[in-house]
Amino acid sequence: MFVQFTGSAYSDTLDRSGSSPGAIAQSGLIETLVGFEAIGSRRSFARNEEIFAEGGPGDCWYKVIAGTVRLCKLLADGRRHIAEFYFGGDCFGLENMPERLFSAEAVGEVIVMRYPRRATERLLDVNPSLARGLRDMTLRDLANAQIRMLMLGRMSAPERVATFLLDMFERRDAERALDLPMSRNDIADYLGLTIETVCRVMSAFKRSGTIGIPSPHRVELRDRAALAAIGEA
Amino acid sequence: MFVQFTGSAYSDTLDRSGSSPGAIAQSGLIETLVGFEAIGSRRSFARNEEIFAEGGPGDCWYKVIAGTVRLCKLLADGRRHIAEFYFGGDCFGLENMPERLFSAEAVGEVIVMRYPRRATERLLDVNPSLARGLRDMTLRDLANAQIRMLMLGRMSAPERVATFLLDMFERRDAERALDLPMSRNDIADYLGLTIETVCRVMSAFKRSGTIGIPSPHRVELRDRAALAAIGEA
DNA sequence: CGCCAGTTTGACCAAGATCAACGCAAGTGG
DNA sequence: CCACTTGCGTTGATCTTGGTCAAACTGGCG
Repeated sequence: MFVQFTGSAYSDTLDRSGSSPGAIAQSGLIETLVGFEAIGSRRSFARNEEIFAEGGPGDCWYKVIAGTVRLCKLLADGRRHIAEFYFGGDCFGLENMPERLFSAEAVGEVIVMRYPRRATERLLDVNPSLARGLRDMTLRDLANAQIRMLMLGRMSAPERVATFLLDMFERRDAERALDLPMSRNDIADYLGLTIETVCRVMSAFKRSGTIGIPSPHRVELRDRAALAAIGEA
Repeated sequence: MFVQFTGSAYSDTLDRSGSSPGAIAQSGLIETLVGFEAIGSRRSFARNEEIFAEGGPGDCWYKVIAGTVRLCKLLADGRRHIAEFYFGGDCFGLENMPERLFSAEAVGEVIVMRYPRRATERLLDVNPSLARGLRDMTLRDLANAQIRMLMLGRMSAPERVATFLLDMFERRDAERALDLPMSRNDIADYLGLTIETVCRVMSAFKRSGTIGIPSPHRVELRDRAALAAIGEA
């Protein structure tokens, strides 16, 4: 499943025949959000700092300016799940209105814009095209979530990791080499695997020449076709 | 024949106070959609009939009048994933604009209203409160999808089944006894399990007195607290 | 009555989790 | 500058959950 990245130049080293299901929602359409500039305020967060907490009021939403954000939930017994990562340009935090179901945390240093919901509503009521832009973004988020459910429910560990890597290459707009801002633990919690399994699968990919791993947070794409073949299940 | 038929619109007599994570997105807010009545057309489908196909044009959306719909995707090797079930009052098919990522099928006999997207857009541009209603519905869908990802990524088989049953009781607005319109296979593909595992877990619940299963499509809730304890993980 | 589709149960197997070391680079304090 | 710690990442050895394969059961219907 490969994700189409609407937002930028990089159009096509890749076959994006419409059959590719997973559009990443958060990106793209950023232009339409320019109308919000006036009501936002800039904030920055340190590594692992909480941007908003589970159960807190959902009275604003965010756009990532720089850095990486994870949306996650901790279960009582310590199991953790990461619902999504957000990179520069992505919007997050508009998913649940009354009370937050997930918390958002800074993976590394992060800068975001913060938009109050109240003012947003006013803008939307007055400006239907802005409303449409935001709605389309949410719909894409939803489509993406459904693709991820497919992955979590039906794909094997190598399929998940391959899909994840390709998705990251595309979303980060990387051609040959990519750096993964998140830890192996974050990846595991995103893919519904353990950290050991993620390591083992990545080592296996490396051994087979599909990817290179010069350092833990750096991945080189050596054989895209092979990775795609594994990932598309 | 034999297929049960969810009968009429029991809409939302239920308090969906947002805090309950199982609350289904699609329901509720139906009232706000009354503005669409004029542009919709009624359709009915037989058991297992396709309502729309994966890859087809996403030029309309639907509301379930009666029966149950499954939104699903078939992988090349035969694995299947069900993204969501929709019951009376739920809306579906607005998730992806350009091309459908999933197909929708009738679980039993189904009656739906079908709304063309074009006309919908016009209505929304003119009527911000309608737009807001639709958007909130989508946002709730999204929140629900994130909860389901958590389930698929991090919960054990008994936890999934328990969560599923409680969710069904809530969505179908059932107190003590529930009838499950979908097959064990559908449930398995919804929960990311095999049919055998679903059977075994349900049998175990039955043996422990948590639920009763007078017939395969009928479930009685005997010990809600026990089920909730298993399900909340 | 016997077939058929769906369900249930059992025996076995394998993917991935768990448990346990070990490696390694970046601090930190003597 | 060098022990020592600390936080990740990697690898290996087992164990468990849930998948696979196979067979029996059920109710509806020709």
